[in-house]
Amino acid sequence: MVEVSMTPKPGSAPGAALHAMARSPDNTLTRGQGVALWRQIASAIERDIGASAPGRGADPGTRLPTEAALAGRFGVNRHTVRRALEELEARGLIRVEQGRGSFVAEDVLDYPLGPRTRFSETIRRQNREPAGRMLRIAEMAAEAAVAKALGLRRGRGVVMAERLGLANGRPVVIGTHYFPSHRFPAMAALLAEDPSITAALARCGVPDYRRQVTRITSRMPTPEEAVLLQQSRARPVLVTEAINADPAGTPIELSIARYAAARMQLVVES
Amino acid sequence: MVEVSMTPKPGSAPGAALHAMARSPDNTLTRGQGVALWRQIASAIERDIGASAPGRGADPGTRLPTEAALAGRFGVNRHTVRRALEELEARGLIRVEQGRGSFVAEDVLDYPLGPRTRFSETIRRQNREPAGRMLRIAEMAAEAAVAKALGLRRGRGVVMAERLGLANGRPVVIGTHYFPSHRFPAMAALLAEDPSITAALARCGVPDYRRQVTRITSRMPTPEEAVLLQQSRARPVLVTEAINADPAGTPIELSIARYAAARMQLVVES
DNA sequence: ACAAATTTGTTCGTATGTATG
DNA sequence: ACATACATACGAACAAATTTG
Repeated sequence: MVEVSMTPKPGSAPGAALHAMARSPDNTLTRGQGVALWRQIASAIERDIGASAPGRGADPGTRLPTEAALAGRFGVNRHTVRRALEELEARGLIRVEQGRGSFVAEDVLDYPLGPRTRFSETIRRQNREPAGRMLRIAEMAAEAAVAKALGLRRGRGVVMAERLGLANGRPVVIGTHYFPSHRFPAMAALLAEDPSITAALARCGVPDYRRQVTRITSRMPTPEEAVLLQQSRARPVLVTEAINADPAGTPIELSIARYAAARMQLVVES
Repeated sequence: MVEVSMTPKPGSAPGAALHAMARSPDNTLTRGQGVALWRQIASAIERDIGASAPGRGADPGTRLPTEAALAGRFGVNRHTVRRALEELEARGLIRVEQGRGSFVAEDVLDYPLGPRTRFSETIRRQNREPAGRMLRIAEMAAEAAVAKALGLRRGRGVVMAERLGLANGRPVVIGTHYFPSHRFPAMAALLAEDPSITAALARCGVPDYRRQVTRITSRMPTPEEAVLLQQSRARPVLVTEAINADPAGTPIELSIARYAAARMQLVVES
């Protein structure tokens, strides 16, 4: 078996690849036997990253050796390696980035934008382990935009909670949530105990709520967001702004979520 | 009235601002009368960019003078100008980019993702004039991803049409559409005449169709996309992948659209 | 702000083997 | 046998993007 010797990539940090010392090329390739070299190379790399069921195999984001290194190891021209990588990229197994390298493709999770989508359920349904880490909780006066979304007068108190959502330990979303203080005076304390929004709302007498309208945009992450999401500052975040309402239709929450676009895609069923 | 003397910004080109010659500061500001200088400055700039009804006022994307120039003109410190700009940015009137300057905010159009959303109708409903420019039409063998989406065997023929969508003459979206050739043999010819997809489908015996599922992601634009959308390569595009089906539920079109995230936001009503 | 190093992307040119007519 | 087309493979040089110092 051909060892591709990949190094895990923490976040987007480059992390120097462990280049094996220059040595005689692998002779696992058969030349002139009817199977193109690039096909054999593609198969060898595919075996090494072990792409099969989602969540199995090499860690997504792991960096492959450089094209030059692979060419040396297999004893072929860089073009031949590139042809193999091209194939793997077309099949969605890897992602190639100019100036950075090639990486094992992230397995992209779907986030359905239905009226009753809940983060934890969604992640679990895709066989990942959901987790949440509360970043900060504060009580503050509502800015104009927040007040308008929640139907409050500007300056009324709101509870703001910022939470990092993870799937299998990998950060996928930062959510900022605003609740009207006058209706949920205990919200800050509840969320400090248990980061689950659904649970906190239930304990405040709102066992059910609906997502009313969601606005979707995209922008570059702030430095802080890039760190929290463990992603490159050169890749965008998907931003959703949603209003959740109780069964009576009264807005109870404004949530602004920023998704790592490489790890999460939004899905709308019509 | 304070003249802010802005220069239009073609696309994302930096475009040096027309700096007015240093001269005595405006004396339109009243000091020590209970209204903070930055508020007066913010109001003055707001008047000049004429933010009111959407689509009115200064051209979106127009560049404001540099902070230093504004400070000189108003006879205040740069910090004071920054406080004013901060306020305007928070209110969505301008956009400040580190190292580039400040710009009149684009008026963001909403694109509702309903089952029957049509581009032209959507744009018209927001009081803009829709237009479309066909970029290219080709017939080709379906790649794996396209074939799968349309429920075809790989390699079957598909008609591919790429179209630029504009609102008030400003590009907002690039759409790539795939149709199965065997069902719509005349599609290429029809679209060459009239770029309207809805019209072409109607003439092929499909007067109605529904968007089934939409997947939403985000990424950086290719150089070509940045040129077509007249946006900076440093700003992301929103990408939607949607499957449209006839009333019987048979997939008839795969469409991949890339929106200029600064000019268009997607809206989902639940 | 700038320069250097690293890495992928593109475009030349050349050569070989295989299938086709 | 010959010409042609096509995919494969190698080599060199340069362009473009990213990261690092």
